[in-house]
Amino acid sequence: MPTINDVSKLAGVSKATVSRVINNKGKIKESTKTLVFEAMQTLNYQPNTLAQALASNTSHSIGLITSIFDGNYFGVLLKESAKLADQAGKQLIVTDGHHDPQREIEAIDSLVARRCDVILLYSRKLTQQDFKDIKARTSTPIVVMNREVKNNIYRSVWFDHFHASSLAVNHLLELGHRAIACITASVSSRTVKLRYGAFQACLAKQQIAINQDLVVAGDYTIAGGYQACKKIIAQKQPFTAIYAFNDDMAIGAIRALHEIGIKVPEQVSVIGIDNEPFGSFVTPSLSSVELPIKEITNAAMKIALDLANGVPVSPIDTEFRGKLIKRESTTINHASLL
Amino acid sequence: MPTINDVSKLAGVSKATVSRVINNKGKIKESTKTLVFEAMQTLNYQPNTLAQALASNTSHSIGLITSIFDGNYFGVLLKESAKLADQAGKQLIVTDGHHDPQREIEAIDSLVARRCDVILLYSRKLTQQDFKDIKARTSTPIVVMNREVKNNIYRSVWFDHFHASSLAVNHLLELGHRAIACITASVSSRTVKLRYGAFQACLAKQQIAINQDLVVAGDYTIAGGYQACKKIIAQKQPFTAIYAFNDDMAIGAIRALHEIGIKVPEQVSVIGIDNEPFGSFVTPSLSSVELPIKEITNAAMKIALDLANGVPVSPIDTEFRGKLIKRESTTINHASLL
DNA sequence: CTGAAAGCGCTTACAG
DNA sequence: CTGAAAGCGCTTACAG
Repeated sequence: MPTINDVSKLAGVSKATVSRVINNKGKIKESTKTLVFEAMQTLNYQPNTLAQALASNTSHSIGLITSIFDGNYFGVLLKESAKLADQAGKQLIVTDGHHDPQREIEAIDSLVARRCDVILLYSRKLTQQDFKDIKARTSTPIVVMNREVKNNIYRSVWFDHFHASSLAVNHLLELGHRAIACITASVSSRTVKLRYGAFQACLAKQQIAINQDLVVAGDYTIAGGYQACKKIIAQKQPFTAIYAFNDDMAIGAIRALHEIGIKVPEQVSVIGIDNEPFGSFVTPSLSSVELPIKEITNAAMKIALDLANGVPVSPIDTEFRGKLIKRESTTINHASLL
Repeated sequence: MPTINDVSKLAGVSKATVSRVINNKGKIKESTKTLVFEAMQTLNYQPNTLAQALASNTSHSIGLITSIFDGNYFGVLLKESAKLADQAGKQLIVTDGHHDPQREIEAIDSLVARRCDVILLYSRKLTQQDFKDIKARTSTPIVVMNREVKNNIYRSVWFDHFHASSLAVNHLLELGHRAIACITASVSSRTVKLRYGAFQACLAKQQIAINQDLVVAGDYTIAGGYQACKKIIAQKQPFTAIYAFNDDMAIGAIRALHEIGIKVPEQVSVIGIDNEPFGSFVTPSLSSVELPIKEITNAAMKIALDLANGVPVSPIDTEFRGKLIKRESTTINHASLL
């Protein structure tokens, strides 16, 4: 690979000058500019980004840490991130957080070691103390997604999962459902706790006792929802609605119900969360709660880019709220009308 | 951020020694090793990856270029890539190819400039001549996915899209369908050409003329399939089956049929490609062609890692074949039995 | 087992 | 407008 020295020799100028035309810095005579461009051309010269980064102390890269690689949710997250990074002339370095606090921290360290301008951390496992420790250890700016970071240690954007969950549960309650099965998630995360907390709170408000036999954990996949629903059915206890923690599991549950001849929504209403694109096209179409994942990604990237560019960002964190999407899979509880 | 110099001072050794303990190279007295580790510990030292890369001429990074960020297909591709890269101790740098040959080339250049050890190129747009030009310009090893690269310029892995498409079409033909609508894709790519070519060839073999009114382009999304199917319906021409170029569009088509009261599969059979996870859980479950995307990603990454590590790789390229998955959405053509 | 020195390919004051 | 020189933070022969 040709280096800046090769170019400077061929063009008959110093490498300082070559550097200046590459970066379009300072005043340079048009004629020497042309000389340099021609030399770069004939040599097929490409500046070594690593050397540039080392010398200038900006790597023009954005680190993204996530543990989610499945489904539409992640697709949108990555697509938007890639688009915005690209527009800003930054490379996106993607790293897996492995659903593990220790691995999330390692991921941060490796991105810091690579001198990313800024890190986007989609965190599931870190505690407030972890954030504090990280802050003490590194000066790399970090934007946290999906988690609220207290005390203004890092800027953060997140969903109000309690609210989103309440939307789903209250929708079922308003339709007259009382015996509500719940497909939760086996992973322990703040998101899961908040969603289940909302389930408890909403039922408690209506003075409905939760039937633990009807609460089964899934793994966020369609197959997991299918299995979970089979377990619920096996309990042989009456229920008129299922609330699944995401659309994938809801779809799996509907299939399980279908297979034993239970009609959705006539006999059992089903609602999920995420508003996956397939939701409005399956039959019955799926009621859900839409989370503005595109918006939250954009917000996070905007902050990240500002931080990378040294633009002052307000210390105000942002909470995003979901929206109830009513479709065919939920309907009034006929049993209660009897 | 502390540097190797800070560590060497604190530990009272030369930075050469510090470098050796970081990289675990050569023999070092246990006691000085301890000294260095302690110094690194107290300083919270993290070696600067960029400087390491520059000095050692290996960046421990893998560049991934793709234009697909949607759906399960990409999720699996990225999940597997991230996993394998991580296991190999490499960072994954993801770049968007923008469905544009010029942008794909720019993406390669930027990854080369970043001195990636190897580049995984999921290409849609480059020609054989492009591959040749790139090869002449850069020595960075490249593994091409989704495209066959001729003359052994680069190692490549790809799907036999003609075969996959034939599986779907022949399945419909064997079920007795003759009036087959086709939802193709509006983007022009080799994949699309091959799939449509197979559609033509299979029908021609049975001496069935293609009804162009029943061939409509979609955009690979569920909504696109829905729209495309509506256009087909609007033609008011008889058809007993729909072949969609992917499952998303097939699902959209089924919904469109459902809305006007056409029963799948009793009146119209529908088949897609991709075998998306939801396929076996929607009702009716969706017949499809499974493409071994996980396997192809693994194969590509394995080659890439070998190239990155200087392990000799055989020049044999690999073609992967899909598999027909029969489910509820396709059935025998009742019309033809009359 | 360890250190001094050169080098990786750039950028950036400092001079002129 | 341009160049010589120092420096970014590492690695790696070469000596000892």
